[in-house]
Amino acid sequence: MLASKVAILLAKRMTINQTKQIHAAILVNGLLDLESLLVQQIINSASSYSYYTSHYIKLVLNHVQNLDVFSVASTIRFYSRHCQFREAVNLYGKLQRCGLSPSTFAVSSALKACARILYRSGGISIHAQVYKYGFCNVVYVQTALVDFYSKVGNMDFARSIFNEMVEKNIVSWNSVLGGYVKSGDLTMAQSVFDEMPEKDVISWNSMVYGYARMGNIERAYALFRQMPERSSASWNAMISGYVDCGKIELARSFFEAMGQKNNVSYIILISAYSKSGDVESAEELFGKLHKKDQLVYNAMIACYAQNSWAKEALQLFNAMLRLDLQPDEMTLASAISACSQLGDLKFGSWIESFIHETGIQMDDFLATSLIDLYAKCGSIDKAHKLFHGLKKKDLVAYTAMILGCGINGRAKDAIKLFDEMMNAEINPNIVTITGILTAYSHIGMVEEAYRCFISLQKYGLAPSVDHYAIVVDLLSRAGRLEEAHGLIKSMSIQPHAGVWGALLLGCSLHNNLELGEIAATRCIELEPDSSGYLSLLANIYASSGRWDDAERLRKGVEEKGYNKLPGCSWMEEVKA
DNA sequence: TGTGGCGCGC
Repeated sequence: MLASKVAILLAKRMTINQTKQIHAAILVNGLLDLESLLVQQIINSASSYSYYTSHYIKLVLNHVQNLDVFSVASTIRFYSRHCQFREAVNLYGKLQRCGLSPSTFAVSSALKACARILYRSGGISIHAQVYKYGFCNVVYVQTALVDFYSKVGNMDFARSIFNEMVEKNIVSWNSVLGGYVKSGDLTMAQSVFDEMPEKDVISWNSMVYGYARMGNIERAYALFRQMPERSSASWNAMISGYVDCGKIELARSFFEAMGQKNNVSYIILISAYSKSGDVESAEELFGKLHKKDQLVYNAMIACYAQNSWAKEALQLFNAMLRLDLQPDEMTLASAISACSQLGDLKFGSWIESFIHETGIQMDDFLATSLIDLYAKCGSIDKAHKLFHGLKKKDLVAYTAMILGCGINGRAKDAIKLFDEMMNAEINPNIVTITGILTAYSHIGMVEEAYRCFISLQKYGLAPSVDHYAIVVDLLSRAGRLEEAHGLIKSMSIQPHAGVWGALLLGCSLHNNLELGEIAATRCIELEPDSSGYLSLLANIYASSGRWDDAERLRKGVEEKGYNKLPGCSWMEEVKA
């Protein structure tokens, strides 16, 4: 009775709720052989991927007592199609743990997922199983392997599997071609392209993309014009090519000229505008796009976060959650960066618990954004713990940690990390230097800071105005006012008020009237609206007994209105 | 074919 009812329902497209009820009935009545049908029905009825569907699929799979290869394989493909590659790989692992033999279908889907997330060891172990189960001569599996090794950059393996294939299809040809393009070997790519028995739009796109990416935009454009047919990807290859060689205006012209723009076209331009600091243009494009997917949101949230529009980043992140769009590691890395910029530990911690709840993979990017958040909000121990858990400590991770130690007064730890980084042969960048200078500054290690500053050129770095400001601040506080003044005079770039302000502060601390007057004059020239500099100079006059001058300046301050903002902290209170 | 983490202290 129930079985026939289920069969009727299964023939139709069901809502998730109907599916839930049927599953309950199946379990109550012990009709386990219907479960497999049900799982496939869920997959078919879930037309889109949302937090809700993914959650429900997991729930059903966990309760399925009679798991079969068919259901699992179609679920793996479902995940792959909706870009949930980690889920796909995890499910393949589960299939094995259940003692089931994979099908060729499951193997090729899982390999595709490994290729997309560059999960090297996962793909290699699936390769081993290909031998074990005797799938070596299955074209789909061989092609998936060629694609996997091409995508992870192992062209020797990709080529040898490709050469062994008795029967090659156009996908296998395109996979090796794409691999050579990706590794930048345009000579090999061109020879594969010339050798191909037939070419499709994907083959042409790879070549256009390859030449564009290598900066040979003329050759890319020549091929683009020669193409027998063009897809959106052909246009996008040209757009990203122009972006890569810094010709954003030309990229925009191609974008405007293309007929059917897709989300990728928008993402390429949004991230290009983001990198050039043009948030308004990125916003304008984002607003024009009607059907926005997760990745478009990621690009726009990242754009806000990278350009210090932290509030806007979090607003958009919230909007994304309200629309039931699943955030991934990339979304969260940007959102946490925005929290860190605002000192919003509360929301940042909420995101961290969200990561643990939803089982999102904590990768090094995400961990680094959390390190930065915790370090800035005073939880340096938490930051340390995350830092030690990183799979690979890179420049950005070291820099975040060095800065964190620096602002928390742990200068010695910062210096230790800096040495460790140098030993690992990771070259510092401008940001790292800011961090280490801040650390030195906090414990008044003037000589070391100065030496570090002087040795900037060793790393091929040019000191920024801000670096000068830190060093001038350091020298001035230590009373080395003449040296500080000399350093400013030697600058090849224009000092800003922050640089002269640092000297002025030092002069006020050490009662140096002569240099104080020079510094104050410069500050007032550069920032006439700020009254703080006048107050500092007034203090110097007062300390030198020049009461009339001090009084004159104080009156000036009163007339201007007191612009100095009261001191405040961006940090949320941290409960001990 | 696309998206992510690090910038003094006033």
